[in-house]
Amino acid sequence: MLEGKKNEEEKDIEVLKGKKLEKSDIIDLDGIKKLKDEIKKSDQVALFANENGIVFITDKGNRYISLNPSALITKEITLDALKPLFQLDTPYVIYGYKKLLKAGIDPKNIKCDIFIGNYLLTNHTKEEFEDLVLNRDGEVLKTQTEILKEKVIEKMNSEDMHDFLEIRAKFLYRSGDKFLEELEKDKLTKIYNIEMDLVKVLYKMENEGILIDLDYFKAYQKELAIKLDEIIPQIKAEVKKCVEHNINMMELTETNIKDILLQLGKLNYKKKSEYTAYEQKIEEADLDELLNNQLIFNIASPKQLGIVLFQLMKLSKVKKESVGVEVLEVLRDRDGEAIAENILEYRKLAKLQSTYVEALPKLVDENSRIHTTFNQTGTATGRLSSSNPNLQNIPVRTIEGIKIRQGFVAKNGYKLLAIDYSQIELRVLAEISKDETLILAYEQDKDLHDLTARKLFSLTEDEEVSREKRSLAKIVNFSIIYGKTAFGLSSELKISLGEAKEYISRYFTQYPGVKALETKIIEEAKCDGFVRTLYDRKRTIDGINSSNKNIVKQAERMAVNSVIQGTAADILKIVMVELNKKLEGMEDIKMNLQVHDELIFEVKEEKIEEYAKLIKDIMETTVKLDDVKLKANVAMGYNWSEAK
DNA sequence: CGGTCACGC
DNA sequence: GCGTGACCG
Repeated sequence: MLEGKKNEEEKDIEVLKGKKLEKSDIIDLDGIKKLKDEIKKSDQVALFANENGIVFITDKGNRYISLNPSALITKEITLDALKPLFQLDTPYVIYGYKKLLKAGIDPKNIKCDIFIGNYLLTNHTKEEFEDLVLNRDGEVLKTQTEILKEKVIEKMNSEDMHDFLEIRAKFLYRSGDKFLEELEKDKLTKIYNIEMDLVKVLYKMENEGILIDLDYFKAYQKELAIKLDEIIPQIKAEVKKCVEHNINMMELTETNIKDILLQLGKLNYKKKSEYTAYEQKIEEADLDELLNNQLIFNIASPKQLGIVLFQLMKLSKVKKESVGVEVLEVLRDRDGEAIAENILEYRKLAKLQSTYVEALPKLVDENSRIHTTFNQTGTATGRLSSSNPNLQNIPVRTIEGIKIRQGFVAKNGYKLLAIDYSQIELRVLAEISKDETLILAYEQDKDLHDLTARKLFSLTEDEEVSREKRSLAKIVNFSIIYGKTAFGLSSELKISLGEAKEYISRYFTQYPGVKALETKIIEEAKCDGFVRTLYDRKRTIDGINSSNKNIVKQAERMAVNSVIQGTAADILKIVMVELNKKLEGMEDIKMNLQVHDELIFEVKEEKIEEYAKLIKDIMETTVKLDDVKLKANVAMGYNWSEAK
């Protein structure tokens, strides 16, 4: 067996020594020494790596190291043996620093990360490396899957992999300086440096992960399953009751019902044989059988649900056969349909069940910790996004949802510390609009939703603001940040378009600076085709000069929203980098999560008050705005729901 | 694989 | 406004 393996290795080395790879035959420690020397003597080195191999391009030539265990990395050549290559002062041009860190590669001197640089220059969020090269140099690169498709049976060999990596490294080698120049010319160097500092912070957070209580999730899963099991028969019973009523009222016949059930069957049964059997069953069934046993439909299917509600039950349609929340709420509130409430409840529980309670426990490591991935180039505005799992959309509003947060816990002897910014986007709005009323309100530490309510309803200082008025004002405040239309506001508040327009125009009269800012941002976007945040992050705004009025309106909202949302995102990134510096090396505190305006830490219990104070202070003072103070709220507890 | 729905900020 | 993900067809 040993013999066989050795032969295999030798064979691979032979391949690497072949003509094509002459310059790339790093196969032993000596070769690494040689490469180290070449790097030292070079002005720059381009590095492109994936799980299969690494290509280095220096001024002296190209070098390939296979990471395929069966090929080249032997007892002699491990990733550790390569470490000295990354401790040199020679500047590295790379693509995706965080991925390299995950692979254990951490070049001391990074000249340019094209992954980050390209994101800042283009705002492209879904662009693959191949597209980037095509857009830049017009060069067409085959993706790995494309290559694998061509090589039907034989997998990609070392030679293919070498070519694959080398062509990419070559692009990096020739592009590093160009990217740096372009970033500089586009005033993006500052934000680029922030992003680059952030990479390591994100890597550490991902690596640290967050602990979940598996037993708790198991128990909650059972609880949800029981609740779902109770709701489904209820929904079915309501359908049955209604259908019986419709029959009595001569609005439905047995034939009608059969037709509708067959329609559902078509959606339920994909296999022809199954459907034919079902068809047969329906034809033969009597009314009793139909109502008791054949009333089968998928509540989770909007299409099927629409058929059941509007054809079988003959509920009055709200918006065609649509069954979204708004529609169900109307059916519940206007028509008093009990089934609507049950469907809403079903949806909520099913969502929690599938998206969180079932999914999260599957993703734990051996320490019951979950490691999300923070995508740094995933949004057009500069925010982070989180995936696998997305920990930025863990429920918080409903009682049932909060139970998910209870499952996120701190390890023994530790507590979770959550600090969030108070209305950071509205404060950003105040800062960049210089609206005097807004600035004054924050100077006096007023409740802004309360203030907006007073403005919208012309209340005096000593009049109480009702809960309803405050919550309406809150929605109006948000709709301003989002650049929402009067139409959107009217449907959210369930008021007339005229009323919504009235609120918006009142808002702008009361906060004239905000109106002026919106006008200014839109003008800039129209003129330049892009907008910038306070820290000069760019967002290109497509469609702002379109001939389609709706597209223009949408682009205008994007423009306004990007400046505010993007500036808030910048602030969080700056603060995270600063926090990382201050907390470096401290073993009793770790930053775990960022949820847009909130940071979550795991802190040793006895030190939590001390750290809370420190972090709150850093969050409030690291970024100094000219006219508005930033405010952060501290919360702590043994689980994430207490830390709120 | 695009549309709908629902969760977050 | 900005995301991710489950589910359907």
